[in-house]
Parts: sequence; structure tokens; C-alpha cells
Amino acid sequence: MPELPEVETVRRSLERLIAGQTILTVDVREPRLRRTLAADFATALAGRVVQQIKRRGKYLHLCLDDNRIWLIHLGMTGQLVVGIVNGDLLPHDHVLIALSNGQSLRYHDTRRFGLMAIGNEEEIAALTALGVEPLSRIFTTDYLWAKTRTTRRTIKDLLMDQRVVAGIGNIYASELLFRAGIRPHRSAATLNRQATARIVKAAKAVLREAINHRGSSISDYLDGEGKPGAFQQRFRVYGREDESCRKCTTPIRRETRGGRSAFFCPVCQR
DNA sequence: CGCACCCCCTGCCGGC
DNA sequence: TGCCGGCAGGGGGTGC
Repeated sequence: MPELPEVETVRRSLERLIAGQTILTVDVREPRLRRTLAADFATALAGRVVQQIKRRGKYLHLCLDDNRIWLIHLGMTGQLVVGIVNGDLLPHDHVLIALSNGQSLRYHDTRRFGLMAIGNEEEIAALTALGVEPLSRIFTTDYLWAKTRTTRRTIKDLLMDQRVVAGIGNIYASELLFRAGIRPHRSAATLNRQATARIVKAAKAVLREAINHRGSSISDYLDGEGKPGAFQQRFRVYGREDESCRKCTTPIRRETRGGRSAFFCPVCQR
């Protein structure tokens, strides 16, 4: 579910709600996430202070006072919600953390595609193997241009490759390519520099706009306070098959590749 | 070695 | 009403 804007929204919630808190207890109710949690997961966290919360791509880094990082990925349906838990647990509440301020941090994940791990900076970097941050200065036209020269993949696949750019998923790939006027399944190698520049600019603009609207909620996503995002109301193409293009009124099309849908306007995008 | 495919898991929705 | 297939913001392993 969550892509960069949703994860960034959760990060901001957590920064506000739990930064500086000490972890009192850790209750692992279901260790079988994407990878089964390590046997010492709970003991490694107990007693630690969560000093700050960072984000890298779609991953959260909860920085601990022993210089290690509690890495969290939300998969498709993961939620991290802070609040008071008084015994009323829901199905798929997999990890419960009691904090020194009396609040709880609850990890809920219906499909269990999420990931948690603990390690030092090097270990986490090796585990995640991420490319550049799309909102950083090093995500430039030159950078993406170089990547397009050496691949036979589609531009959508390239943008969704986390080793190339970290944080773009299926929703924002379609949305940003609409903004750039490029079809999702166009081969990346056919793009010229101008088109590449438009894509870089569109990526930054769409991600920033989505963060400003606190991300997109389709069915599962909630931020750290349990609130949905609002950007889904501004989708130009995602989930709008057969609905009319907001620019030219042509029906939006959906095309699947490898089980994933791409949405685009056949007139506005080439 | 890049890339297409299939799998992981649960829930929901539409069609028959 | 009930069952079945398709689909869903994720990533990883495999085999060509």
C-alpha cells in the first residue's frame, strides 16, 4: 500500500508522537511477516529509546540509543498507529509496543507483507539496497537519463525499481507519468533528454503534492494517528479506467504488465 | 545478468 | 446465496 508520501506521513506522525520515548515492552503476537522476526527481536528493543524517526524510500528507520536502527517496511497493508490500547486488539495486530509515556505503538498488517529488522547502519543499507531519494538533489535529469540508456525496460518499471529511485510505487508511477505526458509502458531507451527532464520534475512535484495531502488512502492506509490521507481525491489516472481524462476527456486506459496495472490517457501521454 | 514470471497473504468485489 | 477468479500502495526468488 504505502509509497513514499504515505511513509513520509507516517514518519512525521511518529516523530511527533513517539520520538524520545523509551520502549518498555514488546509483544510479538505474530512473528511471521515477510521475513519471520528474529528470535531476539523483542529483547533487542526492550529498554531502548527511540531517538528519531527517519525515512529512506518506503522504509522507516527508528533510530535507537544503541546506534542501531529498527527498520520497518509497511508492505501493502501495514499500519503503525500510536494510541491507548486497552485490550481491544484487532485481528492482524501483530506487534504491540508499550512506551514510557503510557501510549502504545501498534503494528497492524492484514497481508503480512511488511518487514521489520534491527541492525546497524551498514547492515540496514545492505539489506535494503536502495537507489537515490527522488526528492533529493541527486535525483537529476542526468541521473535518470544515464539509467534510461542502459536498459530495455519500460519507464514505469525503471521508476519503480527501488535500486534506481527509492519510494515510487504503482500509484505514483502512473500519476507522475501522466503529469510528464509519457506512457507507462514506453521503453525507457526511447526517451529523449527533454522527456527525461519532464519525468524527473513530475516525480518531485507529484510526490511533494501527495505529501502535502498526507498521502493516499484506498482501503488500508492510515497514518500514525489512524487518519487516512486525502491525495486519492486528486488522482488524475490511477484507478480511473474508462473515466474521462481531466485534461482532454478521453477515457483513461488500464494496461497490465506482470500483474500490475498502469493507468494513462492515450491522448495526453505518448 | 537483466528481466519476466510466480509466489508470499488476506480480503473484497463482481459475475455466474 | 455461494463459489471462483481477479485484483490490491509491497518485495523476493527462480530460471530463461
